[in-house]
Amino acid sequence: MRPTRQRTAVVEAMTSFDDFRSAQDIHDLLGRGTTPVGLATVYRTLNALVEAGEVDMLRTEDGEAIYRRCSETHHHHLVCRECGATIEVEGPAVERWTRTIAAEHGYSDVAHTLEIFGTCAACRRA
Amino acid sequence: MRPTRQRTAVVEAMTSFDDFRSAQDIHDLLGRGTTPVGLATVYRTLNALVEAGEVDMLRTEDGEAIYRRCSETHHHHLVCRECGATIEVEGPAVERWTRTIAAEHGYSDVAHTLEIFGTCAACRRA
DNA sequence: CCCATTTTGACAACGATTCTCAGCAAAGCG
DNA sequence: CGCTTTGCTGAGAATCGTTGTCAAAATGGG
Ligand SMILES: [Zn+2]
Ligand SMILES: [Zn+2]
Ligand SMILES: [Zn+2]
Ligand SMILES: [Zn+2]
Repeated sequence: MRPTRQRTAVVEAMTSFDDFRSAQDIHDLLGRGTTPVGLATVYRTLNALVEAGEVDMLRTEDGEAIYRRCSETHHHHLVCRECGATIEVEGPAVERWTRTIAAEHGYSDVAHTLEIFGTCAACRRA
Repeated sequence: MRPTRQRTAVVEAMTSFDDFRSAQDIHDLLGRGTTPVGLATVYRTLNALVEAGEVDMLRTEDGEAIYRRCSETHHHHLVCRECGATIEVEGPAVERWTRTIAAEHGYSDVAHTLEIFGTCAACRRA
């Protein structure tokens, strides 16, 4: 994979915010900067980053994909439903539990999704 | 909400299978029966049922909404990504864990989503 | 440089979902 | 029953996120 101007721009954009954002948002963000990147390229690059484990993708309630640069170890998210503030969380017991459940029922090639939504302290006060 | 022929047909269709299916699938199923229902009405009815808590909706890895009539107690799903075969699972420890994590970080009004995806034994053989 | 290969991006295409709105059906009423 | 009012339906259009197309541009090795 070649280190192109566009890919660098997307990677840097991903480090410039701390919440989950849609591909369109990221495309807009780049458009206002010094290195505009085509929407198709934004999607391609994000998918590659997700594939490489450098970016996390999850889906909103209405099915839209949103992206965030995260640590590379497996984790889940505690997300404020008001402001999007995100905290990465780990749960070794949950990881074990999902594997056990799947194995018990003969399911292979197992993956799981787990997100916790709440209202953060700052938003509750507001 | 009026008990129309179409709504009854959708509700009955939901009791006739045990896996998660897309709105299109359910529309096709109804189309082969004695009471065809328009696709828009299928969507409207399913959304209402989800709202009423009578049907569970979740999203496949590529964002498509799939629906299933489930038990009324809180539970999660072990879903075959090939055929949709679904097993309801409960994890009291996970429920406790999510509450603890959220409380530790000062998040209130907590909800969570958790799904396990895999390939079931039947589909692995095929 | 030169060439083979990869990448880009404007645009078209796609698929799931929602919207539109004229026609239809279900209550309510006398 | 007729009549009215109101909610419901559905074919097709519109929407919207996402992916495919493909000629032009960029890249890197020789
Ligand atoms: Zn993450
Ligand atoms: Zn996990
Ligand atoms: Zn299966
Ligand atoms: Zn739960």
